[in-house]
Amino acid sequence: MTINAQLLEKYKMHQPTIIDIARQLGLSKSTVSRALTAHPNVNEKTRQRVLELADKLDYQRNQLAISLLTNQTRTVGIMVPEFISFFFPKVIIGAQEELAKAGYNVVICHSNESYATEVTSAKSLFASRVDGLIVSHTKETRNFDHFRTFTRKGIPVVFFNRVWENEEVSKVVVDDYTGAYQAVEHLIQTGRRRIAHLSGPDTLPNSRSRLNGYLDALKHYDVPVDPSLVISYDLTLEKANIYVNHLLNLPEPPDALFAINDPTAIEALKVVKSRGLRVPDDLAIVGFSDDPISALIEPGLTSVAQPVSEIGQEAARLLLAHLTASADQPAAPTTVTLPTRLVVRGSTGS
Amino acid sequence: MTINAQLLEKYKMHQPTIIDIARQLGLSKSTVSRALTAHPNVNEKTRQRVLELADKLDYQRNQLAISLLTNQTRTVGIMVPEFISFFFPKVIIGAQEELAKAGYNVVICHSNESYATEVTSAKSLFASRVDGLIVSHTKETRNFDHFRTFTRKGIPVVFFNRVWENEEVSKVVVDDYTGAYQAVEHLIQTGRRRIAHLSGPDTLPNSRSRLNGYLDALKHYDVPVDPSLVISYDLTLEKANIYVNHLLNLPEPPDALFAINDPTAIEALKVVKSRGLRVPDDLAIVGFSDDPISALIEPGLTSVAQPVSEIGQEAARLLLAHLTASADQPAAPTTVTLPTRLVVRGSTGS
DNA sequence: ATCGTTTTTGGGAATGTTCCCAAAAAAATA
DNA sequence: TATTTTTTTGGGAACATTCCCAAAAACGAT
Repeated sequence: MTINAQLLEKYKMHQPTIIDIARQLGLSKSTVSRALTAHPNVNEKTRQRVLELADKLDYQRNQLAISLLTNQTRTVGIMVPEFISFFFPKVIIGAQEELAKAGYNVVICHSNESYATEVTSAKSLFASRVDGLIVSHTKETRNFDHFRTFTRKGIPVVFFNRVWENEEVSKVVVDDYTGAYQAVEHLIQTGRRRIAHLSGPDTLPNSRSRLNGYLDALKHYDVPVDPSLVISYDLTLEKANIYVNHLLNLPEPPDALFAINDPTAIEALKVVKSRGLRVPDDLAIVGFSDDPISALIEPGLTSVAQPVSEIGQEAARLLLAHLTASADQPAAPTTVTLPTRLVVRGSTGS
Repeated sequence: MTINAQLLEKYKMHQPTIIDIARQLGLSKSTVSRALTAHPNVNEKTRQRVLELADKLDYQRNQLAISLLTNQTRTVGIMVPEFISFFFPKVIIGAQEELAKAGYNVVICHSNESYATEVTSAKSLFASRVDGLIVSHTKETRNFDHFRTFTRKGIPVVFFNRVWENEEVSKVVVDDYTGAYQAVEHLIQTGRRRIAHLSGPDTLPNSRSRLNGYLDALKHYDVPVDPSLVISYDLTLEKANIYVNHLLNLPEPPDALFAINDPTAIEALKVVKSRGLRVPDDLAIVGFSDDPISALIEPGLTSVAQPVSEIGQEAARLLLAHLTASADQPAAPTTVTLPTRLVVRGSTGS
């Protein structure tokens, strides 16, 4: 906690400041500041002298001091539960490009699906005074107080993919319901009747929407719903493996599987193969997200594609709308829903 | 540039400070500060009063002010050229876990393989006064002045994967040479003689090391080197596709391919299949990195595995060593070399 | 030369926090 | 009770910057 050692250190490794420049040129810090910030009220000759010395001293402005004074960091935090699969990285890139155009920097936090980490990261981002937040929360998150800390202080928060419901925040989602509906419809139309669904935790809105799409498609085509074919699980591959095996061990096993996401679908594919069964003959499989890997495996995985980069771009745009809104004309909370698209490959028929 | 509007805004959305707390309790900011930082010299009863009010006002400390004063942000920047493939995300997670243990936050920047973006990000990270940097640079980077800005001011920089050579910085690399050697050795031992190599830009040290491993393995087993089989390219999939086709169109096409990385190898596999040829019968293929996808495709891709998380952990440890080193006992620049391991799958034989 | 205008510069406050040193209050001792 | 010791508190400086306002300098016109 004590900073004596650092103070000493600091003295040794002193970074040049505008005061150093001012002193060396016999100017005031105000003038140097003006010269460095392209302010009009400064003599051109003076500016050149300042710029020259700044360059010579390798002066680098201290953003901390500026942020403290102006109360804005021009930094946006992006929080995601993981970034091993292609989805979150691609969303982040989409958002970052949009934010960079507007002159914002991005700090990325990954909670690793841990609620505790998410809370810690949120507190840390708040302490360093990010101007806004883009979030997809963990599957454990039920309490959203750590995000309320932001909204209460007027710091905009935009959710995507996994969104905070019933609240005055903007969101970007995809049409999970229709995506799921079309996936199941496709399975029915290719002759499947016993369609299993590996669903996610029902705390996740998108998981519930996909489940509803699944149920409504069955209902619409008069396919009876067998509760033993609907399994809600924690999205880990270990559990996916166990439940797929469980389904195949049923006295009347399913002839098709609609998985909540592609990793789950791919795990299912591996299980089916390892049991000497064939895809799609013995089990047709559909995933969700259209991970690039889905096109590479054999057979190709039928999957519900979502416009990944656009999700990030939209989230960034919504955030920027809030960021540039003024107190007298605030931006209203908006929900953007992007379309999904079924991509048919070998896993549901030749 | 003008902040009038923001100043007004700020007044409206005033965040509670220790001065607010002090005023309301009739204390000085010093005492409140002590209460909040668990300083011993404060009356227990006073501390409770402060903590209570801080909680009630939803006080959140302003890290900017603290960082400005202490001249340390407890934040580390990590710069990577991309994070769509699994490699960089996994390195980042490894590093982040290690840094979090030591109480450091992480800011992630991805340069998108653009030198200009890398320079901008580096400047921005410097301006916000990160305490250290972990970097894998872009394939375009030849000028390292933007990193010298850090080292010159005594801010530690650790490179990994793509490293800055001949400089006084710490590095984490894998044994690319041996990895490549063993890959090619394996191809020779499984009966291949015309082994092509898709290499990366020779500005990248790891690319050169892999090329040397390839050449030495051929030399050791008296396999003649055919320069027309060695192609250095820019690591884009488009070019990979073109060059693989080019190789297969040769009058004497290769019977094996050692690719600089897994995405290249997978692209090659697609090309071979699309031409109605078979892997490994017509062309054996080896990749580098052991991307998880390599185990999922058909046939499985033989690849040189590297300890990905460990790379991140080691980089973090090296950085922490520099960070905790004092002026009187500085940490010496160190290069850590981690082992590689050949993982044999179907793409080089049954 | 004098006055009015414009351009350029300097001084000081403000941002939120921690640390040092001194002062005040409380507790312990004589 | 008076004195010493310990605990607790307050005041001010420092961090690097920008902005506002006033002062100074330069310029132009009479």
